[in-house]
Amino acid sequence: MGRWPAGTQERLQEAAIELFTERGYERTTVAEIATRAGLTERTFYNHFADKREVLFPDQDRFIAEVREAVGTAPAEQSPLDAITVAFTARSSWFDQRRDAAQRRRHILDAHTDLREREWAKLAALGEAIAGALRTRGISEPAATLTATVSVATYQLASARWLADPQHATLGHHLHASFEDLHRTARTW
Amino acid sequence: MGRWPAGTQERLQEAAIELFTERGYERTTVAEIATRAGLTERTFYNHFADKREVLFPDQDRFIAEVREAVGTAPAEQSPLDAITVAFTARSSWFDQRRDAAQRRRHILDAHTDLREREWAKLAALGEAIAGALRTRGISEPAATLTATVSVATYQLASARWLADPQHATLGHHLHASFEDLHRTARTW
DNA sequence: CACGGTGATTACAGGTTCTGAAATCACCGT
DNA sequence: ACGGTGATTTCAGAACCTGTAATCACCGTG
Repeated sequence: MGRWPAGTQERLQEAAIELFTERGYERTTVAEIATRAGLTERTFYNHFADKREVLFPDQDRFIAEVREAVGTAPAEQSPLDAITVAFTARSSWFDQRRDAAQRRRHILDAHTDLREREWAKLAALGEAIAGALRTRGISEPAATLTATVSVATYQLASARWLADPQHATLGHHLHASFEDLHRTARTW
Repeated sequence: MGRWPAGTQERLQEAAIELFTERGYERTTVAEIATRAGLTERTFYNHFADKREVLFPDQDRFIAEVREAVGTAPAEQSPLDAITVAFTARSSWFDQRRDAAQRRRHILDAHTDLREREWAKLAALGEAIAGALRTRGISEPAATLTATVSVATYQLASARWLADPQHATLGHHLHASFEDLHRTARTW
């Protein structure tokens, strides 16, 4: 037990999501978020690099995990299979947070600023995967192309997962989307 | 002849590139850019939505042209070929501005903010191409996947073009990169 | 030629984001 | 008891960006 209540970052994140949902992203100031979390504006910036970052709390860890998983996948696995497995292995984490993901997506979709940040995170994910593929002996440009198309497929699966009225698992949609990729790539 | 000297946007762009090169992007204020162009800060914002946008002057036009070209390509052309042609047809415009592109790239590479904006523009390009493909009867998810992989290939070609000590044309690198894409896709 | 409309630019005020530096102060180990 | 630790706070300020109203040379029209 420290001097202050625990879970500062989480409280800031929850306060931010609440306020963004109530008033919208632009009509919410960082000071308001901090106050609702019982903190000051400056403390917000001690925990998040900028206002947008509060909506991308676990992205960097996710990217690092995927990089690790792809880099250490069995040698006999094809690059695309290794990536598919890496994503699928982390899909239940998302399944357990579907509602939060929905709310987050609605906020993101409404603001170009935020989608810009999302694209930056996805680009970082692609770069991480490309690096992992290179350690597996895949050379350029195959590494980058494979990584980029994998991220696009991941996005596709994610969109289908959130849009699915049947609430099928992300793993299911990942499988279906990578199948679609294989099918589509044959036409190229 | 209007009341004011012509080419306001161009002057702002040139002033911005100069100052970013001299002092760096972060150490240059919008007010300084405007002053060097003989204008005020407020006028800068009448021409550009924000500070970053001054480095992406022709992107929106380029995206619109590519969308148009892909949408009206001969029906017998494959999607990927139509896109390749659309890019190649605009490559000489870039060849004539290689030096400016080099300087711009150096500035972009040094700042995450700016690469974020670049990714946003590339995402918009991908979305435009996907839309054009859908008007050609390509259905999802093939349209989005094809568009995304095309943009990735375009980026690859662009990077090779700027890095090439031989100064081969962008068209040459586009051809080579799309060849690489075909080769790589066969392994998926 | 007078005159009012046009439209790019400017002046001004102000909110918000983000940063640096120094101070606070309950907790913790010694 | 006591000093170190480190998350938080306070404070000051630069820079970004926006809304609003004013300016005023140019231009077409009567």
